[in-house]
Amino acid sequence: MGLVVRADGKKSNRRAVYETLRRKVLTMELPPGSALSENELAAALGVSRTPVRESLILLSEEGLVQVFPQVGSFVSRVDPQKVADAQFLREAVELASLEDLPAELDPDLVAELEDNLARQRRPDIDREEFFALDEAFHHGLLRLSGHADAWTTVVAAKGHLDRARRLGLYDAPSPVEFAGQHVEILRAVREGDTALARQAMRAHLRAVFEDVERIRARSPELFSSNSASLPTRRNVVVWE
Amino acid sequence: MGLVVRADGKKSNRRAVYETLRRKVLTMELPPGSALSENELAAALGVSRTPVRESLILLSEEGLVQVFPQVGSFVSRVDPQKVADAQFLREAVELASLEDLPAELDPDLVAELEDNLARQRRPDIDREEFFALDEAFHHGLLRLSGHADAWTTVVAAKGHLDRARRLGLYDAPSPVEFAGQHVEILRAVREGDTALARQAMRAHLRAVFEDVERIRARSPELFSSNSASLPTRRNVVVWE
DNA sequence: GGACCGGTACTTGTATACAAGTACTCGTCG
DNA sequence: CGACGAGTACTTGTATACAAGTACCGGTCC
Repeated sequence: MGLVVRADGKKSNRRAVYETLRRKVLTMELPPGSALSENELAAALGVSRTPVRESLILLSEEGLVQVFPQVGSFVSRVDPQKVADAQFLREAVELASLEDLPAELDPDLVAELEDNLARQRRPDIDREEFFALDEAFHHGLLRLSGHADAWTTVVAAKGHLDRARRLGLYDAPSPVEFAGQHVEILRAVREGDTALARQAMRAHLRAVFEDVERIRARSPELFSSNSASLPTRRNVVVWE
Repeated sequence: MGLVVRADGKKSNRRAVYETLRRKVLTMELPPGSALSENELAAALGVSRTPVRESLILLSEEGLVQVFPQVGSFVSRVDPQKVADAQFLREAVELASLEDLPAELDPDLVAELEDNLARQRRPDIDREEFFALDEAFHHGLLRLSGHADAWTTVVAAKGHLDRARRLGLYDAPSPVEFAGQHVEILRAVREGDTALARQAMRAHLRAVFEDVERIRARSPELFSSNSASLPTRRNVVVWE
């Protein structure tokens, strides 16, 4: 009987390609509208079409990529409707989790969150680093209430939101404001004040969302218009 | 400029295979633990491995299928943890949506929901039909508050919950009880009593969840135990 | 100059071939 | 009879070949 758990250290090729592409899309290294040729990507990444294609299918399920049969695959524009959906879902999940906080918080997790916040407030914080810490903070709050796995769903749904947020951070009032909100949330959580925690969390998430609207007014070309917006093949890469 | 929207009537081969497999898993036609050979499925469905394989990848992302490299693919057992996660997510989303109901409800949608409930209460209701109506009812409530698209995420996450629910319905106190709860929810929604609607919805979803626990006590073999539970290849199909 | 029209080069969708690895089977040995 | 071990038949992962279809490009005709 082979009960080999097989926590393979080596990821499959597909996994590696998927993670690479997803990262490049979320960081805007592959901006909205970019053409993604399976052949080109395969050649560039040194693999065959198969893992590339399977990764694109997964990304299209997440809504980060659009695949048009016999035409091409493209990085999705930021769809305001999907951004709003992600915002709603995230708010619903994170607020609900605050109501399931245990009476006794896990001290290790609390310490980890405090440490996280301390690093967020460093004056010379790098924006990418702040983004990673922000992710870890919200994930940690979910773990605190025993709903760590719900984070996976939130992450999958909020790809569009992340891209917009990442843009917003670049000219935001600076991450300091958000870090302050994080501190406020954690304080309420530690004091067991669920109502206050919910209020602070809601205000925080809404502030993030308003950031998105602001950036949309400034860079409308990254957002999808009303139409289906079928991009032309290699004409005008829309960027750079 | 080709603005062809292309709402292709003919689905791709992969889409068809995916939908077929997902339906068979959710209806227990392919019970938990079943071996899913890419070659066998391809031959049975009259296609090549490619669309089958791509479908299995998508199903594994949903958690409905487990793929073990070089070993085999199997229908996932119902994981109580994932069932609980889906329950939490569903509750969070559906309760949150109740708070976003507009002052003036869409009369067409309300009529549709009332009609749905009327059919749910038919005495000779078939269980499969009730299940479909139940899905449509909850989806309709989300549409009422403008969060129709969140349903997609809920659906994707609650596959495990659905399988357990489908089992539960077979010896439930009868769908009549659930139908009554639906009536109660809709009445509160129509009266604009958000608090009451939330309370009724929560009670309803919790009742569904308890159903799952009950069925688990009766058919533990369909649920995953603590271990990784690597199923043997074709020994003991575990069913039939 | 402008519209049409066919060739061509690209795209994704599907089928197939090969590679790497696992588990069962059955003979062999002690 | 039991344990071991090589062979074999299967699995998924990857690479490649072919099919069907779209868009661009350039010549031609009006």
